Amino acid sequence: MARGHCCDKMGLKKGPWTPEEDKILVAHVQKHGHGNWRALPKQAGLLRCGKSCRLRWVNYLRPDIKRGNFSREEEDAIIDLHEKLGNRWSAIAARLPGRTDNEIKNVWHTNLKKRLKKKLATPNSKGHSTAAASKCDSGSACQSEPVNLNFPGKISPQPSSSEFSSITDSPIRNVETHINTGIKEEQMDSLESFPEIHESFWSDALSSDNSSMPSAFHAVNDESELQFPFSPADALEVGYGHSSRIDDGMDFWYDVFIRAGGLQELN
DNA sequence: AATTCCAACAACCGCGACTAA
DNA sequence: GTTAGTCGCGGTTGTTGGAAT
Repeated sequence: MARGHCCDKMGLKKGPWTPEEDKILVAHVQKHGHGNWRALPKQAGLLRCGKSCRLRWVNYLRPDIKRGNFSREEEDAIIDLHEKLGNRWSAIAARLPGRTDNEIKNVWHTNLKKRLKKKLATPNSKGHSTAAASKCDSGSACQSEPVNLNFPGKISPQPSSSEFSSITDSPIRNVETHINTGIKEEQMDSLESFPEIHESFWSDALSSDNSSMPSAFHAVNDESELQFPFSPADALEVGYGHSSRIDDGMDFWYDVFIRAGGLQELN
């Protein structure tokens, strides 16, 4: 059947999302859910197509998304799973808690494909293929269980800088962003001591009964009119995701973070 | 200092699957 | 069974910052 793309409608915005749009979308989904993506933008007052809203939510704004670089374990898991599942990114993502198919796909195309190629080119290297195959052959539930990455059910803190091969790969890159927006370097060091966020955090935060919300969420909620389900730590961590490329975004998230009490609250 | 190249990642696009009328 | 609307997935593109020249 012939049909135009949903975004073809005149007046609908395309391209990068602004912090204001994010705020509207998060607030709307938090309040009403996302039963109908098609109708959502109109209800929420967004000049976006439903598809764009869905993508933004699924790939970026969803509260259970894990931010930060991929750990070695995660990368190995992706390689293994890709070998078993092929380019079924959503299936791979389902086995990597907190990671999106889009993110995994990007990592695959930019890093892992090259790494695997290099590995296979090395004569003495034991490829993942053999190891993965033997794991499955041994009868373990390799296809059905989520990969155990040592941080199940919680939003992980940023990995330690030792896990990154270079400054470019490291979250430290993003520290510069925060320096630019006013956070001092020594304060950034304290981010290593992010409090652990329990499994119940997001379900509590998103539930209609706000009285059960963790205090961190109240801190955000009380200090401003924002309706974000973010703790101070996550407000900052989400800020990482925006990166220095979206300066307005950084200012916005920094504002959320400061309103939530800043780094003092984290220690 | 200017230009080019490259890596990273957010977002778009088109298609197939699913579902309700 | 057919049609139209919607969703979700995978491929691809566009933009950006940093490194290299």
